[in-house]
Amino acid sequence: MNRYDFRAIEDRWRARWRKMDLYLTGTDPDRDPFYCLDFFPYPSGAGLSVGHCKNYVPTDVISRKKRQEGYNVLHPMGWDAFGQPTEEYAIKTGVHPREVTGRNTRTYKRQMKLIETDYDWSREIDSSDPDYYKWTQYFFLLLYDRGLAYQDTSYQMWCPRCRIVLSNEEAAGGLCWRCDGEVTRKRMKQWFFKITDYSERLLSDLDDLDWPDSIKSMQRNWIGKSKGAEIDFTVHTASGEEIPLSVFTTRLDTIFGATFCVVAPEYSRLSDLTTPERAEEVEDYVSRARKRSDRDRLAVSEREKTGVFTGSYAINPYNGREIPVFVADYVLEGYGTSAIMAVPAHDDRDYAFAKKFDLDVVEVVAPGGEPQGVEDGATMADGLLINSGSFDGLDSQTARERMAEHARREGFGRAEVRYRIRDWVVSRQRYWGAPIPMVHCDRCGPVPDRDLPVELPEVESYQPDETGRSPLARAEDWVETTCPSCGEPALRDTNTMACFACSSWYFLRFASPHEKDRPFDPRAVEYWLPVDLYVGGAEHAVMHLIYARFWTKVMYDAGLIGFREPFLVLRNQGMILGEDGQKMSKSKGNVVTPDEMVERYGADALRLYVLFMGPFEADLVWSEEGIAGVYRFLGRLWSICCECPEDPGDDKSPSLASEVRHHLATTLMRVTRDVESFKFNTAVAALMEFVNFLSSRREESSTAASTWRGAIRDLLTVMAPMTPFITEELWHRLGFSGETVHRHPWPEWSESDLKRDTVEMVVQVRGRIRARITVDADASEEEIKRAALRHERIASILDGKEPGRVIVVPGSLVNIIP
RNA sequence: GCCGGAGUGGCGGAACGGCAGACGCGGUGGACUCAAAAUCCAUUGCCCCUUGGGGCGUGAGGGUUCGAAUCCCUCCUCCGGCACCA
Repeated sequence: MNRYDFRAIEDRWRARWRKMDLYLTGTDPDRDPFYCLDFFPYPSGAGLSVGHCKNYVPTDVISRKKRQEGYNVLHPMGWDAFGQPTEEYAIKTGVHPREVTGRNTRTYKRQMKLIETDYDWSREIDSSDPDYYKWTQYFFLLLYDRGLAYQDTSYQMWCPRCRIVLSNEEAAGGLCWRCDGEVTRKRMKQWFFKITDYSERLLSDLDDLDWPDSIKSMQRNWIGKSKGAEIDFTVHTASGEEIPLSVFTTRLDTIFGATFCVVAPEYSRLSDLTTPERAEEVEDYVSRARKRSDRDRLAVSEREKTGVFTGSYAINPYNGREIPVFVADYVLEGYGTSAIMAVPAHDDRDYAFAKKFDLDVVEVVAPGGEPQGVEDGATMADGLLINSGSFDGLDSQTARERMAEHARREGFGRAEVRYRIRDWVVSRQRYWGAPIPMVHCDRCGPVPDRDLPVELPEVESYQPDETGRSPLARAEDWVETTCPSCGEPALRDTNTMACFACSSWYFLRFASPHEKDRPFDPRAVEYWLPVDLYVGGAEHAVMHLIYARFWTKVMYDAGLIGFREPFLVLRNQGMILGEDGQKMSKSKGNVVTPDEMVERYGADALRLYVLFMGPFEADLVWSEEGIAGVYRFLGRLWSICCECPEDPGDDKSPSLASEVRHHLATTLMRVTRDVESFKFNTAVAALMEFVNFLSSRREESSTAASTWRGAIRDLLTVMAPMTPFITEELWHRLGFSGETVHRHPWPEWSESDLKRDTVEMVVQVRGRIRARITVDADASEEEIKRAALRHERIASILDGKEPGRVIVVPGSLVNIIP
């Protein structure tokens, strides 16, 4: 018997499989489709670490198993190739981003092949290829045509370090998603996608998705639906003008307690609200507020309330009371009306502001009818209304409804639903992205350029600048063009699209990646989509995953596709941490690469260890001793298979044969069930247990040779998706039929093999185990009970007394209560 | 603060309300070896009694149940996300 020589085995099969086109997407019309997709990777310069394997190996196992089960499987791979780091590298080294991208994708692909992922490389796509981004631009125009892309000048999230505008999603928490730097505000004209038109659908369609609860809940929070009312206050300015001041509130029941109003520093009519004698102070406050980073404005430690009186008073339409209007940065621009009524008795923030500026606090809601007083802070709970005129005595819920109805009748307000999600700023002041296909003409305004692709020009330097001007602006020959509408000289838009635009439709492209005249073949899309299984990291919860859902809904509305949700099932893999328990990073020097592990233990051991380490979704610490253990297991598998009896004659020992069949059936059942439910770690444990069992009976194998051989064949078949090389090698060494184990059908097992003739049962007295009995598997409860009571230890514990109660759980235990 | 998730041996982790700790790592003892590595065998939750047992054990405390790691309540800790959204 020779040793398990993984290098020779892996080299041999890698080459043979390539010639066999083993992983081509299935096209047999009689088979059902299964679309298994990994998140679109951004090919970074660092290459893959073993952490990436935690994403790619499980989908690889599922797709291989589905193929063995007879599905046509689509498991593609491509590159989300546009993006900043590539461009930064290009700026630093002068190498063209295209070349950097090529280098990085080659590394990724080589490493993916090293671990033998079963991608159909004939469908590889690259989002920075004009044949691809042509269609990204096409969808930009689709959104434009449907009124969902627009330009606006406003204060944008701006990352000074990356010198780029960020979407709200990319700047969550006031930090840039790429560099973790603090975000500031910059007033710029930008392109937006009107994702807010889809708020309600993005929210309600989540219900039917099989996604992790955490991701769904993050999206729900992000969309942030709240029901309330919009109420128009009236402001009398110093010049005697009347201007409206609309506020949004979810607590209309507290409006009789409003003692002041607050507008955001960015409030559009702030100057109209400000009296001349307060103007200087207000302007000063606004400019100071603007200089603070968002992070500062939001930071818990910085939440000391600041603000300035505008000099104006607003009239509360419910009680005619005149209350002062302040400007303060605790009211945010872009949500609701950017103006609030402040009820210090029933809102913490308003309370803090009122205390600081010595403003009135009027209590109007009494939880349980008991006024809580206003000395120790605000009372947020619902209750019965007091000091609220004709609404006194109503409970908060009813009051909100009645008061909204009252406002509607009187014409100064209405019930209103608001969402926190903002429109998606999609333009980027960068070179390495898909150009926005618009032309700006003095006469016609922005005009779509339908002559796609609008290709990236060659430029001297990719360096962005602090002004937010794109490097494309310097490519004058390219910028200066003619208006597609009137033919006069006009200028191209010099922004590119955020990379999340490219990844908002790539899953459609994979269905027909070489389609020339349209983004996809609708028949192919209808066959393959929506995606059956989507796997990637949780960090895209409110970025990619919300944008892709949005684009899908737009395409659905446009009649391009027949489904509303792109990804039916989503799973998030956990991270692999370095052996020091820290996140793997070059700077910490704790990165483990697949290359070194494949070199030392082989691709099969690496794959199997990644599956076995722990639960799929858990963060786990890498351990070289762990992979060594799995490698030893493969050695045991190798030796047990090499000893497999040659001649499949009759079984001489029916009892061993039956035992083997039982263990096999249990193993097949567990592996099948566990892989389906993403419990790869326990599936591997089941395989180990089976090999351990065979190993313990290896001396006798020839007495049940036929069954034994069959068991080895099935074992190799279900292990093949996890460890493709060793199983293939053993398959051929043992002379099993067919060109490759990987096309062998997934084995079935019989229910009768799962059952045993006799079962061991535990006998408890008052819940404590006191004895074990062996009974016929089909024994009646009465028989089991008799056997339990007959046991000498039980009899001695009972000491002749009659048991009070006996609980029998057939096949498991007997519990006796004396 | 709000939302989501998790607390089980020395470690990673298993356990349809029914034998807690599967499987693996690590440890210990042994075999093979001149020796070591590799491999194989045995053992390994803690405590007590020499055997056979007995007791205690799933973050803490209560509850439901014949029976709870699992269900319910209260609390603590940790991880992830959001956080002045009116």
